[in-house]
Amino acid sequence: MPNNNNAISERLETAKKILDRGVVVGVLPDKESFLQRLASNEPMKIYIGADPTSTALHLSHAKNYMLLEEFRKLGHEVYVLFGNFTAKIGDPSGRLTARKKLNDEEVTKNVQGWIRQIKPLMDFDAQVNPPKIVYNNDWLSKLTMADVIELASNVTVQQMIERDMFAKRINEKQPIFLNEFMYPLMQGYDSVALDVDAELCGSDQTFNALMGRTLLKKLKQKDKFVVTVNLMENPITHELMSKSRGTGVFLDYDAFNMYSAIMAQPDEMTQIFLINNTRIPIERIEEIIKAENPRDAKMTAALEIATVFHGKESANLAQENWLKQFSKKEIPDEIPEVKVESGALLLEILVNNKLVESKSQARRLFEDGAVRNTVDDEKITDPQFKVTETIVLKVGKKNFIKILTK
RNA sequence: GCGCAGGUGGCGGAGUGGUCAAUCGCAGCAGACUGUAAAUCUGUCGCCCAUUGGGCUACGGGGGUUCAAAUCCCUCCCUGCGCACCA
Repeated sequence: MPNNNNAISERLETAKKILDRGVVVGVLPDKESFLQRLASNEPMKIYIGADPTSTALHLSHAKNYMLLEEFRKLGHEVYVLFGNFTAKIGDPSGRLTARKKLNDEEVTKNVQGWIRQIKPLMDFDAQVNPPKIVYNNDWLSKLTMADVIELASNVTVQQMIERDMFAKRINEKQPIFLNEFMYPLMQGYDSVALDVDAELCGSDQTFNALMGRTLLKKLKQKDKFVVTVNLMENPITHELMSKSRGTGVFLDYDAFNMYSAIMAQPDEMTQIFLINNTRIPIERIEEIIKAENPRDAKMTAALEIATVFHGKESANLAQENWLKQFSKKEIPDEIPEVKVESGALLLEILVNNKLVESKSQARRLFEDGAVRNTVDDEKITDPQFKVTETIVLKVGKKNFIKILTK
């Protein structure tokens, strides 16, 4: 087997590139032995878990699945775990107040949406070694009280309150509910149930992942690797993407909205996007950041990412439209149309077509000069404005509507 | 179980009988600026009707006092802290 050595060193090179790209920020217990395993021909079971607590995933989630796919392509067995059980308990990570509990229906709906959203990132239809989707409700819901107590006997309260978030809450005299205390244990048990070799997780999940490592060691005498990835936080404000705060780039956007959302991100995020959400070689990324002006670099990232999710054609079109609409301030090609009776109140049309949430808000937009008739390029500030002829309106930064009269 | 402190808008946090739809900060939205953003400046930021202006709902839930309550009283629920309990 003269080629064997070559093949191995090639795999080692690939594995190294993956781990050094900047997506991975830490490997426990140590990076070198993980690298060796990653490069070896012996497949590992690697998984990533996430609780489907919201409807939309964003780019920071996306990069996790992209990384998992790379591991899969190296021949490892990868699992995408949906925490449909743990979602109902509520992970205390990263929050000072207890998370509200979800019901089964909400969780199921979220899972379905998530699967759709990550489909473009992993080859679920692969003939050989496709990624597997698993649900932790399948094992966690079957545990008895006795099982849970037994599980709990592996950890002390002192170990538990060492956790950053718990310590903080105690300090700030915020409540910690017992169910939240149980959370790391439940999540840790996922590792045991799946009998994995490695877990991929965001760096905010390190404690939970290490809990799994502890349990796996005690119950199955197995040494699990914990691979932590960055959270794509803003390097200046340290903000994370968040649905509830309406900041971020979400995977359920269409090509144009995704492209625009990326362009709307602060410049300092561009490099982070390129590293995490594209597979442009790292040396090339450095060139792009250095050589191109910030807008163009961001456009490169936006185009590349939109392509991943929506294909080359749609992404290109999205870029064209973005240039027209935001750079040249032109009217986009395709805008929603509505037909109304001549003389209808514009204010009501806007509310009825969900361009604004309420009439009060619509009035505010009129006052702010945010409603513009693109035909004569005049602002419409009269809330009593009646539509008597066909007009094309721009409402706010990105909403357009064509109103036809009967 | 007892005692003390507290529960206000998406979040933080003022307000302790009328002038409170509720100071202020963050986030959001809009305008200006720009190479898209960011930063900055300005405005806005419960809902409904309206030209100024008016109405409705809201300060953990329920009840009461009062011409008038987020603010006072009663009661229930929830949280934190302390004490007691530790069989």
